[in-house]
Amino acid sequence: MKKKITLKQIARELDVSVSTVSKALRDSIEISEDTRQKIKAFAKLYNYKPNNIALSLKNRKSKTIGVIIPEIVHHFFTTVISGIEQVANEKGYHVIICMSNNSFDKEVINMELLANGSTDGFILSVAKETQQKQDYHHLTEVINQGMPLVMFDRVIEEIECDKVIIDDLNATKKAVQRLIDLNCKKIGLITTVDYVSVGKLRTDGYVQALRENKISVNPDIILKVEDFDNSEEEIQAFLIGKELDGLFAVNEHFAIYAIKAFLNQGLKVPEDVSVIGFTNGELSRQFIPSLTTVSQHGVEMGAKAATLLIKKLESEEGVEEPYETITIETSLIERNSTKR
Amino acid sequence: MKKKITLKQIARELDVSVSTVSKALRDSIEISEDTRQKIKAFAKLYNYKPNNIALSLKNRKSKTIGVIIPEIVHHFFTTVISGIEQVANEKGYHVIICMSNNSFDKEVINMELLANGSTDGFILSVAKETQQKQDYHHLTEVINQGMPLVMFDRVIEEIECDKVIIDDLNATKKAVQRLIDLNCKKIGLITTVDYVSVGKLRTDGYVQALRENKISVNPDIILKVEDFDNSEEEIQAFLIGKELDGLFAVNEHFAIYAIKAFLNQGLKVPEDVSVIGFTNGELSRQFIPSLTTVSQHGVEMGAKAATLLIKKLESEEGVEEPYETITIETSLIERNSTKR
DNA sequence: TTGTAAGCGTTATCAA
DNA sequence: TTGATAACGCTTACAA
Repeated sequence: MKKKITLKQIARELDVSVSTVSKALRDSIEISEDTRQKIKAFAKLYNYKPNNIALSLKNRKSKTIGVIIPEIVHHFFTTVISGIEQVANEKGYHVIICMSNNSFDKEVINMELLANGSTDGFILSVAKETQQKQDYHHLTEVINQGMPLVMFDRVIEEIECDKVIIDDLNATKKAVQRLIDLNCKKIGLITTVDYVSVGKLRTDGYVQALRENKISVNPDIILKVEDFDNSEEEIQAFLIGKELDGLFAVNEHFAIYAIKAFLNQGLKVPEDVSVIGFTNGELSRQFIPSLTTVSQHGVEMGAKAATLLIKKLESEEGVEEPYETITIETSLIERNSTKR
Repeated sequence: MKKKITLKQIARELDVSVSTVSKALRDSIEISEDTRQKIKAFAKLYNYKPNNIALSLKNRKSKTIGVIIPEIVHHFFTTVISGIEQVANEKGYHVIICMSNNSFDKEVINMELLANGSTDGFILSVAKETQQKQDYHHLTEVINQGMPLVMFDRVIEEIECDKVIIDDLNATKKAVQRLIDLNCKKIGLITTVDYVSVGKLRTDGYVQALRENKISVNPDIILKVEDFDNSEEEIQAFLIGKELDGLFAVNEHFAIYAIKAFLNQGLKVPEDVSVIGFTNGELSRQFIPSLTTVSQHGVEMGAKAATLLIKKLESEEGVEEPYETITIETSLIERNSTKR
């Protein structure tokens, strides 16, 4: 078991100074061809790799991006991460991922941990609990310290930073409009409680779509799910006797639960009732009937977020660039839960 | 924008030495109550947090576990990560996750990156490509440098390190036995190519189960999928005219694709053909019919892997503890793709 | 062409 | 009770 070798050890072995070794390995012209060769050969032999920690400390940057997401067990987030990774790796950055598990405390802890030198900037989608508590001190703190922060998907209006979002409101509006065009008369909504920013926006989109078509909004056919864990039963119970012919759900799980409930009631999807969901995950693709859904283009979102962050990281010190909010286009993927 | 404050700055402001500040903040009894109070108040005011990078360099450890997984877009891995996080956080470790995307090169790069100081040890499930190439130099190197490595799920026999696996062979055997007990006479298998270690083991389990029941193994009803991306079509084509009354698939996707193919052929599941899959993911739960499947208990696996790693990390220097291989119990979750 | 020394932020040892 | 110094591994300005 041979421990990692350091510059110092190489220097000692070859009887030169540490700086000579350092320079030689970085191909400095200061060093003679001879010594350079010798040192490089030796370093190669012993498989020398510079210590990242030391480099980070010296350069005061880690070339690392910290990503904090509410839950990894969610297809959308995994696609975003892919996008982040692609861009980051291309630009020589390293990505580390932490989960908040939708807990405020864990979000704070993770941020503080990473903020203390491990990371040059953050890409973050806030925890549900944080949106509920509306306590953003950890975010402002990080920003104040000069660490760039890019928020995506679940963003916080009041915080000034770069943001990558989708146009939740209009995406929903378009989806609901599609249901209306399909001749649905009684369109239900399954959404989340209002403090979840995207849930709220999607609810608004639903309402607007109806209004624009002079359809009155009936609160009886709107369900705001509080607790994801019991949502299946809740949705099942909610849908009894509602006689809907259309339904929009703010994520794919709610949509699938709804379809199941309809099927249980002996209804046919899409013949009797058309269903559109949100998030183009595995479930949407594989379920029978496959789910018509709003695709959020997670990879693109991640890529954009990483691009924004790296731009900030590499901008001249002091040159204050304005914050951007980028909206990613969504698309409606039509499958078999809606009529053609 | 106030940058992070350092010990040095506090020292300068309060006109004491850096070491006094350091000691005061760590509640050293060497420092008088008075100065200690003063320093602590000041530090609090300026929200001092020690720089992790500096600490890592000084202590030559990062209190960080590096996790490298083939693909995050896979429910099983996300559950493993949850397990790792739970144990790690409990013991004061930080988890950073990197993806190899099943690429050998990326696995190597990520490991080298993390190995250079960022991480004290690794938890890893090897990339498919690595298993294929059988090039393990990056793994042995890390081990030789004295960094503990725990492999899980897709492990490599030849590498000596702690391992956490499930008993793929017997889990499969039990599942296939269940099909046999259900009176299935012609049981097909959809598996991966043999270089994927778990695929091979599951294939072996299938073969053994048949043999033990004196059923001859018919290669015509065994499909070894090479390319995940086209697997749906491949499976569909394969299943034509096979007249199976039972099927075992080595993951939930293959199982679902198979069910779809059967349904397309006008067959009923489970009435005409019973299907059992592997991995208890969202798809298994939600699909209609819901899938009878082997649950791998990912959380438990992750927890165990983290426990093993931390044990190694915290064992006395030089005390060579033997490597362990821990087998996690699987369970067969019976749902609606098999008869009751 | 090579080496010395300072510094990144921290802690530990020893001296004052 | 406090402070100076060295060290972790590396880079770089400056000196030799």
